[in-house]
Amino acid sequence: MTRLTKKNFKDRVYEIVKKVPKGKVTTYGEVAQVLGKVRWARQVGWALHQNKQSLRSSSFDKLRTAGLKDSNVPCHRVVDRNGRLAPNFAFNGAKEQRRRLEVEGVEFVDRAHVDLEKCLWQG
DNA sequence: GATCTGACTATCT
DNA sequence: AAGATAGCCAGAT
Repeated sequence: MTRLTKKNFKDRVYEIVKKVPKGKVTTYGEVAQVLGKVRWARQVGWALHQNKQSLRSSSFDKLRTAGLKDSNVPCHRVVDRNGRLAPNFAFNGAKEQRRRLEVEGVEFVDRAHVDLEKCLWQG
């Protein structure tokens, strides 16, 4: 088992998030727990923030046209402990994140919270 | 190295 | 239910 380091931290986060199936969501805390770092929720969020920036590059379109839609991390499937969406999801806003989740079949208990009871992914 | 910031969380109002 | 507060810990300045 490789020791968790700052250097591989982001990659580990991305690996885990990629395992979240369509129609399910996970939380920052859950990911942190899988990494063995229960209190790293904020760092998980930080890692996903970095990922967002990489998606800005033109390589995103190339990967997409190549049929590699999943080559990017489905960060819209990561919500906070209350099922609340990130206040500033990527550069499309929380509205876009919610739309993507609804398309995938994730249920919402109200306007701003996903149904964690039904849709929280538990590995 | 001190201080501030934040895609977090638990707890208290 | 929603806002404030206090811990949390890596990065940025």
